[in-house]
Amino acid sequence: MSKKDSVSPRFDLIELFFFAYRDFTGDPDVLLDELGFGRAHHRVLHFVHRNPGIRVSDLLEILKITKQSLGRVLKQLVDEDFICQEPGALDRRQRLLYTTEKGTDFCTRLSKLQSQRINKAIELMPDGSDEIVRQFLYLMIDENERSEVARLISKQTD
Amino acid sequence: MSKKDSVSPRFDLIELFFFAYRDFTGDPDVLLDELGFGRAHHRVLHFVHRNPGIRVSDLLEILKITKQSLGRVLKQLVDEDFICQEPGALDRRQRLLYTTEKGTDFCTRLSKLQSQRINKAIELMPDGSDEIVRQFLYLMIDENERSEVARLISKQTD
DNA sequence: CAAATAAGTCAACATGACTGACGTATTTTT
DNA sequence: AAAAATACGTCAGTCATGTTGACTTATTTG
Repeated sequence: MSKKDSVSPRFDLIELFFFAYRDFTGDPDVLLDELGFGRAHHRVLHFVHRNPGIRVSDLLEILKITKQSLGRVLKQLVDEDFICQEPGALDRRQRLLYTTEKGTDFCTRLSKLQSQRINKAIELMPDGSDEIVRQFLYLMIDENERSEVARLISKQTD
Repeated sequence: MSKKDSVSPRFDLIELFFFAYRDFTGDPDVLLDELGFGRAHHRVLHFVHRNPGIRVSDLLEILKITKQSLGRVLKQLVDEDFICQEPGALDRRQRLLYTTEKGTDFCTRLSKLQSQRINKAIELMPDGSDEIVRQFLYLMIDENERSEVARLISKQTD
């Protein structure tokens, strides 16, 4: 009982997670670079694409960054016509965010790269693996945020 | 055949991966903050801990950062006695890196947090899930780097 | 002895986070 | 109708972590 603060160390999964995530995000980086964008732009573009008409404050909530951090990249995305803003119909203080056609196309190219990597991995694995993987990633999320994330990802696949 | 550049979009896994990785790295951040360290310090400490006596150039290769980036955080870790350097016995140009007791202890605390999160997830899943997850993460790594990563992670678990 | 290698260091810069304060338009509450 | 709250934007300054390129020092190798 005295020495039983032991936790099986999971060095293998810790390190695999690190390398996997690095390469997973590395794919889009190449395309983003060409436009002078970074990962911050990717995240904003992605979540606006997936949540058309999202409010700025909800986007901040999802990304868990500050208004200032978002402001910079959002401004660039708007200036370069990847994202457009429209005043809310009900509440005109809001600037609802949408991807433009240019933004949608670019976002699709990025998602395709990442989906390809995922699909190639899943194809090499036993049937039903994708459900296991989905479950694992879901359980790795903070318990009190899971339902919120579940709500977010259960969107039409376009 | 003309429209067959279609790739099943994996928005669910893309987003789950994003949120899972964020929370996975969020655990250590709290402890790191208390010491004025960041994720860069964590990575260096981790890989030195897991590869005692590693050469600086090999560490650069693993982390894929520049000498200058490494230099800054490594200097802090050495100054604050988390890592020590010893000249190589065969080649005295080398400064082989080891964690001190202080460094080892701290690193263990961090790994424990991450292992706990992983274990809690795996426990809720069907038997054999950890092998599926391991396989998935492995296949998400760039093909030409997999063997190198495999070599890295196949270390004694202490 | 010359060349290559391992490591450290300097200066300068970019990105993307942060804080805190303040402005403006609009809606809600009193 | 005035006051308070809200949604959003913006300014100024800071920090962490990454980059490049050039240069030094110690040591090993050809």
